Amino acid sequence: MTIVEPAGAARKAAPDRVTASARERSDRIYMTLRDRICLLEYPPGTRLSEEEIAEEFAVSRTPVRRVLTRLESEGMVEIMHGVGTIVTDADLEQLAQVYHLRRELAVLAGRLSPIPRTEADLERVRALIARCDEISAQPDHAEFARLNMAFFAEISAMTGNVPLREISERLYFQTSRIVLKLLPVLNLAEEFAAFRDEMAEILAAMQINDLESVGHLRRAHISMSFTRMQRYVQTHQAETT
Amino acid sequence: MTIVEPAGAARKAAPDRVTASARERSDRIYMTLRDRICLLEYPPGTRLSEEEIAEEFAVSRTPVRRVLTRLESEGMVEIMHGVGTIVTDADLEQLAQVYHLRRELAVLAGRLSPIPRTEADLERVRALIARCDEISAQPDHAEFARLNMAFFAEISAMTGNVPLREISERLYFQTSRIVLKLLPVLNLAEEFAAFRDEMAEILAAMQINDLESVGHLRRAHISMSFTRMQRYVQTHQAETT
DNA sequence: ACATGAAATGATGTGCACAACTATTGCAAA
DNA sequence: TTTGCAATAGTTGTGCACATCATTTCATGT
Repeated sequence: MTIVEPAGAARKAAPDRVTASARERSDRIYMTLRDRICLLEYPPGTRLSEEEIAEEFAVSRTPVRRVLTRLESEGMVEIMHGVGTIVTDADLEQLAQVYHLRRELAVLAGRLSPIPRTEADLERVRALIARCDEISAQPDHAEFARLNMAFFAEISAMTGNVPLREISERLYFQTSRIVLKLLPVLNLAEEFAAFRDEMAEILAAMQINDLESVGHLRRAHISMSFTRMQRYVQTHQAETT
Repeated sequence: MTIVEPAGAARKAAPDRVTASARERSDRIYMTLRDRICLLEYPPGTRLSEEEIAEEFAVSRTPVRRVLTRLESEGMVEIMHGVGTIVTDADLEQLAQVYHLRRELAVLAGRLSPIPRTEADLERVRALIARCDEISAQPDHAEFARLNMAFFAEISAMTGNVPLREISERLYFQTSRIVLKLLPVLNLAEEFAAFRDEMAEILAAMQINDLESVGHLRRAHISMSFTRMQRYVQTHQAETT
């Protein structure tokens, strides 16, 4: 346990080789699994086999275990000795807590040193709205999930406060799949319309660089989204009872 | 990748055996190292040797690596291949971002379903204030750190919103050691006095169960703490220039 | 037929040997 | 003396065999 001098900015910055480093491989496996969980390719309750994943990525169980441990610390899976690694689910109570928090964090993101939008940023959001209009004729779960995630990435890029951005992303990745799973086919069109409106409203605020208003608009839409979800769950529970 | 039925509440709840399970051992090593980092026993820049830690806890490098990976994902250390695992430091800019965020999260904690205090809770806080008065005659870095952490635990226990509590704890553990390191001996007495005032004021709000006011008091004190820190850093930089 | 428990099965956890990587050190050449 | 480079020491990363744990299965006694 010796003290070392701070390395400073003398970091080597030449990752242009072909063979990926250990960290890059690990990050890649991590993001791949995370996206699969978020996009419901691995729905809640799925058991992830360390050996299968190791085989798919052509590595041994050791680096896979590192990734799964990371996913567990972020609440995406639960590792149980002798049982398996299970994609976690969430009940309405947990979901409510995360939503109440995300609601307020959206406002904070608009207040704590937000990053002004460039024309290129706005153009990407317009493209997302256009894409939403294209596919609204034949709604699709997976495509909705992808669009939603892409729009979230645009919003996230506005958050100048680094720890706040990381926290918001964590909470989003943790709950987006639960919402997706709860969306019945009946309400998908309604959700598409609501999502389209949200993007249009927020784009209007972004165009005049009123980033605090972006936060409040987001707060409103997160709130309404959860209200609709509660309504569905209660209806669904009434049916099964 | 098969779907398994949710296990429900059929979890076995008999951890009264002598031999600690794998998870318990892992958590114990984690908390031990985390506290050492927070209390400056491992100051920023310290290189943690996997082998030494493995030897100390009588395990192999494998479970130690799991703990270090977790500490890295929480921003406490940085693992570098072929170099070592280094306790991270933070500059004033990073610290400012975390403080601005913690300031607002303190207010949120008072608004999002806070947990009312019992007489036993209040008594523990009174004991902390008494202990603070006892040792204020001969201020000590380590004791200040311990008291501060104990008080934070009391505040944290008031946060009913689980994800918010976990986030707040993360941010606290991530930055408390930086603050501690920046505290020069000259200002220690001043910090002791300010900390004592903060606890007394918050206790008053707790006694009448005005938890929203607790949040605002915390916000004010976090803000003032950072302002004093900035003042010190600027003075110190002026000296060395 | 049913309850019971021991064995088998398949999952994650651990230990160890070795590979990959970085920083240092020493030596040789300009 | 300085510069470049190669050998070296010491660290984290990986692969594999085995230990540990939880579940399932099936045989056995009541």
